[in-house]
Amino acid sequence: MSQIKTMKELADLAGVTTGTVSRALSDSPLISPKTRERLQALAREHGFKPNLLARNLRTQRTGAIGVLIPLGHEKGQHISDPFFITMLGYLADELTERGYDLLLSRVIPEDENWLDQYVGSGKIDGLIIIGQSNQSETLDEVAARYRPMVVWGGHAPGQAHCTVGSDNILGGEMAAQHLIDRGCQRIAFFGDPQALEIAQRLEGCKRALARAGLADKLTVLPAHLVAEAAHPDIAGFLGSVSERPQGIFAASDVIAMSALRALAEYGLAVPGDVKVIGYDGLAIGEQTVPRLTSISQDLRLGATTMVDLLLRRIAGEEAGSVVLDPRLIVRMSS
Amino acid sequence: MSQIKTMKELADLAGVTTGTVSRALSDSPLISPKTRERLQALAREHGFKPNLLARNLRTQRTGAIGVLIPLGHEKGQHISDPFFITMLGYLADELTERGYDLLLSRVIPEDENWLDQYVGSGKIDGLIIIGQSNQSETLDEVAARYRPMVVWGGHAPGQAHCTVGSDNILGGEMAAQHLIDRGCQRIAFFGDPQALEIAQRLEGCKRALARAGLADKLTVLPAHLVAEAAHPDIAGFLGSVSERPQGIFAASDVIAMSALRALAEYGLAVPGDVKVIGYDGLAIGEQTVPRLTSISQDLRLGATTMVDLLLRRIAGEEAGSVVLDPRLIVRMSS
DNA sequence: ACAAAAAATGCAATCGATTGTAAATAACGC
DNA sequence: GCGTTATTTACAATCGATTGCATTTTTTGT
Repeated sequence: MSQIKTMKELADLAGVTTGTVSRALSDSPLISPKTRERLQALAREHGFKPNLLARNLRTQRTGAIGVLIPLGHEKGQHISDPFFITMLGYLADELTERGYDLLLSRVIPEDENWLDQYVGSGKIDGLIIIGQSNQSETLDEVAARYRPMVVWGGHAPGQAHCTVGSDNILGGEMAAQHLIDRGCQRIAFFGDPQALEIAQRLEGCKRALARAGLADKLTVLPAHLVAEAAHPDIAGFLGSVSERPQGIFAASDVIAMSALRALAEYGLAVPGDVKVIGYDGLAIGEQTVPRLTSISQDLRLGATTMVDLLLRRIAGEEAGSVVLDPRLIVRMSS
Repeated sequence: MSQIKTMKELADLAGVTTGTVSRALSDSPLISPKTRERLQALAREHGFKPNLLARNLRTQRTGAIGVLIPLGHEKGQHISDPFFITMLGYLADELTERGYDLLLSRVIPEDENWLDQYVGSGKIDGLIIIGQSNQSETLDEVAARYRPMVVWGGHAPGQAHCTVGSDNILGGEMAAQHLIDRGCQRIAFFGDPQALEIAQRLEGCKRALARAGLADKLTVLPAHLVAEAAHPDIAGFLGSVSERPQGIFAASDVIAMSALRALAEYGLAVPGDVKVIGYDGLAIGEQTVPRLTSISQDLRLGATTMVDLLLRRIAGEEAGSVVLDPRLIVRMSS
């Protein structure tokens, strides 16, 4: 049984033309049931799979979605960051379910047009970008001429690119309120507000504190996003601070995990001495000791929404940004 | 400045043919430096990017490597599993550095030829498969006719497909020996030996115990690989066992994390009451409380090696399986 | 200044499919 | 049995680039 590689070979074998084969395999009504059966059986028998490149070239759609992770402002951040990979997993699930492949690239936005390498390369039908990093202007610029693009991240007024993300202000407010409800007065915020999303979480935090009359009890530590880098930040903070915070609001679960570890090293009990709340609601929060209270972003819904919007945009429809509801997940650390 | 989409348009604009443009853009020596400069400048000015699909169709190489995660025997396992995503991150790093894209698909091997969908689709130059799951025969069968394929997993005699993985028997031996060195006598092994890799780790574990005359002190709990499923397994075990083990050898770090959590819930101190060692050496082991001792597989090297072998196979060279050395990482849990 | 060699460019086939249209075959009524 | 519709199938253009070969242009030697 020779390996049939091209449609031409199959066509010759069956004594028809490639056109007939093509239609037969795609269940076209223009082909008689008899020959359709025959050709499909023949194709199966010889293990023939049409070349997708050629098909895509002809049909002008690739069936693949590009997923980019720009590693801009935070050096050392890996694709293997728990947040990225969680999101990536959901996106992969969602896209493969809808028949799309996922073309993954990690980019370090060095030269101006790092995005143009993907846009209009013909390899992808659309682009999902996880995190704005510090590239908001570039994204806005590209969004003006390339429609099928959706970005995970914060939504700000006047922003040109389509985003999906949670309501970070509300989420920040909920986190801080939860700590207040648990009796915390002195609260520390761990996270670098350079990033839009984190700035919004801090903003919400401040609002809750102000409402409770605790505005002056807040300390902000601009900790790194990467676990390895965050730990020394936090350990240094805990070692040097005069009045220990009663509650810690970490701007991400990864930072929160570093905080848990640092607290354990200082012999501080969680939630006894210090209460900790994270942000993201990642699955690893279930595996920490103690299990981590967090503001969940429902990344699965986020991924679904991004894919939805993207496909709508690919289809030519208009589709604007979506802001998702954050949700408080109370576990054992608060 | 109209958007130039095809080489033809550029060629017309410049008053040459597409052939000339093609050569000019690919720095062919057949083109005069003058026109090369001119055409390249023109291309840059109009933001022209050649359609990669067409190029790939012609050159018969795609510049993309498929990465498959077969989710066979373990239902509910996600791409977001820490092991997968760690490996995926390294692979992405390695492949993008070598100029390849990464086409990710999660597959549930249902029908016989789940692999054929990718093999010879023309979309990828090669295939990396993370984990054999329970599909060893299928992999062997495909390996016989499709060369550019490398699998992460265990290597067994007579195996037809090319694998990269650590020496699981040795690793298992090291883990058990470490527990013995730490004074453990009653040892529990958490992991389901249905999977080849895990069976090998158990085998090594048994050897070490036999050498120490502790062969009868081993308990095997076939815990699930997925964290959520592993936890009840382990909690049930700890609750029901008559003589508590002094050492736990978890067949993966994910299982080990579930064990740490279950132990904490039972009020057992680690490493005071029970010592725990994992397998994989994942980064999250740094973030557990206490930090997790583990057998490291050096997944970065594994990814590099897989990519190496794969590219050699794509180039038509022969390249056999590679077995990597496991390494003991002593942290705080043992 | 002219023939021969060298360099640069144009021409056209090719990769492997899809699809509109033309041609061939089958079915049908009277 | 013959003309007329319906069905099927074949033909050929097309997607956008690459590349061997033919052709034109330039350079070189004498």
